[in-house]
Amino acid sequence: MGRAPCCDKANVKRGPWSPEEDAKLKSYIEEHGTGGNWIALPHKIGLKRCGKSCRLRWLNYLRPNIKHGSFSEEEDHIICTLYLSIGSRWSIIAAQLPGRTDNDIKNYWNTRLKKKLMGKQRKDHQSSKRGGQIKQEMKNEVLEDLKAPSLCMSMNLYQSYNWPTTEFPMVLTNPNPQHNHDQQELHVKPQDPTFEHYQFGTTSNQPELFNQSSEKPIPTAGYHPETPNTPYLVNGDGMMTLFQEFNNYPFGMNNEFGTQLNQFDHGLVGGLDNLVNGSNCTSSSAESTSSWSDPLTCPPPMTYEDCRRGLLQNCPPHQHPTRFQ
DNA sequence: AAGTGGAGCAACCGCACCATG
DNA sequence: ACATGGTGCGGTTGCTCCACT
Repeated sequence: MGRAPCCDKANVKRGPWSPEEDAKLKSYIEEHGTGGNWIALPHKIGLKRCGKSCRLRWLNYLRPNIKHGSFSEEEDHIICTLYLSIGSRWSIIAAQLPGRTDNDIKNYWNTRLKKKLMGKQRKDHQSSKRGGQIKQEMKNEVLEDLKAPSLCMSMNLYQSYNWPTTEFPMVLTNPNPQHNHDQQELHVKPQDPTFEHYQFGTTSNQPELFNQSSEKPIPTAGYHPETPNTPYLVNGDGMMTLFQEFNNYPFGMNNEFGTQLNQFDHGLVGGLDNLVNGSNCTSSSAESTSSWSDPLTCPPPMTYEDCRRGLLQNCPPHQHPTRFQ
């Protein structure tokens, strides 16, 4: 049995709000507040609206200090950066943009920014046939973003912190069957001073968020000293995302930009795939089904189990890594 | 001028979470 | 521990406007 509807849909008005309804709702809330009960609010005011509808109207439109109109370049950048790191958590993204609502940002993303990025990808797709210079530039942009305080901070918000205390090896196997002997080993040691760490929270300009995260500062992004072209990210679950350039491999992918994303988490990686590779690794679209050697498509995603198998093959039994939870 | 299609955006829907009894 | 109701959220829908033919 489903739950009871929040209001009698037959007797509530739907659709666009009239100026009179807006004025009623606004003046009542400004004078009395919401009373902590949106459902009861329309009855008190004499509005034939659903409580949820009132809430939405207030939050998205009538509330003071709501910013309408076009988004600035800076706001664009913040939205893109956060979207790449945390995905479609619009309310969280909105919290970083004073005066903007989650609905606004969601619409803006869906109608403008997504297309803007896709347009950029298409240009890249074309230019990659001429050497992929723009892709390299995009990669650099993305990697710069990975260092950005806003990104680090935002990622920190959504992770829990169960970080291993001792060094562990991460062995990555090329999932392409033709090259599955190619492995790259990465030793990860939390707070190893030889790592170039970017710690969550340390550059946050949001005190309350900083406090939330500062109890357990952990390394979250960096570059392995022996593979400086291989930046990595690790989330609070101890899961690693490694951005492994094809040109680290010996099988002729120089001058192509691709990423081997070891994906144990969603959001960030998917976002980067979309941005950098111009297709979605997780989709089954025709664009994304060709072989890994095609620089315009993603490699097959490496699962946690894939990676774990790689680890088990290469670790002494007593050092078998476990999932850090 | 009329028809058509796409873009932009406000609003709705349904689910998940949380507080409370 | 469970049921219930309120709230928050992300995804989707549908309306309006505008450019193009």
